[in-house]
Amino acid sequence: MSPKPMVRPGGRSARVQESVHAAVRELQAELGREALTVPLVAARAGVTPSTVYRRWGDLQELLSDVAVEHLRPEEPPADLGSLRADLEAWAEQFLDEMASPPGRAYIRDALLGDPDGSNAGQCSAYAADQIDVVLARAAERGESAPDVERVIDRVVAPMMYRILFRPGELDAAYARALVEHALSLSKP
Amino acid sequence: MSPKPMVRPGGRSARVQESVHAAVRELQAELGREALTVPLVAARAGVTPSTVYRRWGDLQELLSDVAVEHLRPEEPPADLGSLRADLEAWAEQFLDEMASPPGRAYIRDALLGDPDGSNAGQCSAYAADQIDVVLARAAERGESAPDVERVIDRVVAPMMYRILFRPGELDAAYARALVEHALSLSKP
DNA sequence: CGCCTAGAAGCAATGAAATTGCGTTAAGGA
DNA sequence: TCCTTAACGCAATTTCATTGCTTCTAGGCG
Repeated sequence: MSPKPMVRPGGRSARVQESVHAAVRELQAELGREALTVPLVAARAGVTPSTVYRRWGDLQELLSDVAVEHLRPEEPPADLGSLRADLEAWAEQFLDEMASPPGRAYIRDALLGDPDGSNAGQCSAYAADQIDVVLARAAERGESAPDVERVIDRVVAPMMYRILFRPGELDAAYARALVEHALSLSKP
Repeated sequence: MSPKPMVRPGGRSARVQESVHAAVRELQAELGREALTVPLVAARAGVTPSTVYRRWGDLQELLSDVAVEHLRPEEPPADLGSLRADLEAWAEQFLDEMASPPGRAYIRDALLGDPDGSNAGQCSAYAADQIDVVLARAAERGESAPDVERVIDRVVAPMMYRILFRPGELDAAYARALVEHALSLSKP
């Protein structure tokens, strides 16, 4: 009845995992992402390189894992009283975080060491969950609200496309315009 | 920035560049992207590894350059007689190519080895150029047509977002629906 | 409560790749 | 044609990635 643990959840394994993740975060802050290597991270974490290779395969997968943690939202979106206000605030914050140099770096890392796309999917799921909260709140208020998929197509996707493919001017006004559009015709 | 534009345009340098690019293409086809290394590519190209390192910095930047070449459209979009038909056909083909495993691999490579984002910007410019042709043709016909930026936000960005972050079902019907929406409210 | 088993980490050797100094070649301009 | 200098080749060195084998320990069982 106990599920056989594919990864041992507690004890030394957990300690090693946390230690390695912490080492990555520290070294990223100190030396930058370019300077990271597996032996370096392992030394900082107090483990041997082979442990890292066996558990994560290579440096990129490890960085991808850590990046996804950085990309996880820390709080539910604020409740400002209306769907439009909530969505605008969320979109502005999202754009702000994701378009920043560290945000862009995390997105790239998350996409990079991700053979099966599960980490990228996780990132998308984070955004979808946040939007879900906003939309559910709107529904409770009795506001008519669009579909989550629609908000992703019309708000999240354009922002992310520009972040990734069009390094340049991206401001809160753009985010607000996207939200406006997403809400303007949400009743087909 | 990739050192491509400022290298000596003719003679040996050009020959080396072409030779290295060809080697990457061949080895990608023969062994897959995972198996590529700088010494391997250099050997196939008939140059020394140091040449590759000095010119491209590392393997990812080289792969990024080659990937952008793969992503360049080979023909102008077909003229099917109407804006809607043209855009639908273009979007379907775009989705088809980009969502395929090799297409996804090229997109990833183009994004990854791209410190300043110039290669990613080039990819976006390719799509924008193609859309521009379609829209200009529509204008000549007297059709009312949306803005290029609008088409990118509403057609290209959603497709690309799903390709990158949501590995899963993506079909021509989805592309058509996006085109429909982009055109439905674009007649000011 | 202590044994058993298997998964996880450590150690160490090996092969390959990244990196760099230095000499040589040839592209582009005077 | 000559001259300057970017670009290339060669080779040595350092570092990294990879893997067989050993040791340790978490979790289950008698």
